Amino acid sequence: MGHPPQQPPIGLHVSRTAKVLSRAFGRALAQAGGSEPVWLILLALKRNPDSTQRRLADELEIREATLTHHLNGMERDGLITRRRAPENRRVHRITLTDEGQAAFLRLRAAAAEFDRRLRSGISGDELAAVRTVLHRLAENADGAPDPDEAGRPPCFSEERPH
Amino acid sequence: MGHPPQQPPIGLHVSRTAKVLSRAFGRALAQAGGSEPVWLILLALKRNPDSTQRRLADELEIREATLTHHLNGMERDGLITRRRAPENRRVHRITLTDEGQAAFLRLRAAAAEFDRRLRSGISGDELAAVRTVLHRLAENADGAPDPDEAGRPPCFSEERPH
DNA sequence: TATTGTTATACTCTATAACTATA
DNA sequence: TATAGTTATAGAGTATAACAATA
Repeated sequence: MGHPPQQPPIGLHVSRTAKVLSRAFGRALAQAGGSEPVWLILLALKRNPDSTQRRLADELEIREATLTHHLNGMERDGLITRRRAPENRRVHRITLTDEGQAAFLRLRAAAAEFDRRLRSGISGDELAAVRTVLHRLAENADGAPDPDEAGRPPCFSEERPH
Repeated sequence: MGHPPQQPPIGLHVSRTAKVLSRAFGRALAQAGGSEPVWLILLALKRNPDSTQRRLADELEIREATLTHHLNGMERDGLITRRRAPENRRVHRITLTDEGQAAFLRLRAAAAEFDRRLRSGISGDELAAVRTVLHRLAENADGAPDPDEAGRPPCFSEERPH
């Protein structure tokens, strides 16, 4: 029959595409004076201003120390301030400065523009279908690693994808 | 103003998925004693044993210096040898050692197993559709900084093979 | 002079472990 | 003791610039 379907593995394809997208996105954000992690952190802060750093790190799927590292840079750049919360002085309340707010708006505009460009010529149905498959790929990658190393008893009650 | 309950931008979705896939793939390759760049380099070497490092780097979308960096590690680990080609002593001929060959086989098995797991529950049609969209996303990200039907000189005759 | 590849250096993102400070 | 966060350190991956060797 036709051609040998010898397509690259789907994981490699996603990964390669992501690399291209990530670089282009990084360039777009850099032109707006930011970077991908800074943008993601600003976004998370906006959506959940009273979260703790631990929860933010979980949300961003990075370690607390990694988040601290980025926050240090953002504080040095004058985008945020950190002070201890009065009611629980272990947690640090993070606040956007005026400059941080401006950066958020700039980066949001750059991200929106980038996304508009990205999806040009792609229908909503196609995008929705891709999202579905991406979800399943992520599930397949994460769950069910290997018989060994698993040792995970089948006892989940609240494993909501998405 | 805007209605916030939107889906995340498609670029972010691809990027986030890729992060999950990449980490899982990295773990799978690490269990087989490798890493993603090493696997990709081994694969490229197998497919094109007589290429130059410059072409390999282009193919892998990394810089020559980056490739040298990885090759140094692979040589240190006994996976490859490098010697100058007799007919053009500027180019280095890269050869897999026996150990490199064994590593290739191990990593190939791990990659195949990972991919099998990854695509479980996803139909061939779905995968094909995703590939198509991924291609277009990469094109949109790379080219056409502003696609407002701007100057697209009609000079391509073979834009989309399928 | 052009091409091939390496070295030196540094940056970004991430991680682990040990630590401080609160509770 | 447990929790929130930081510091110190390291490592992987990448990049740029200057360089050496060869043509």
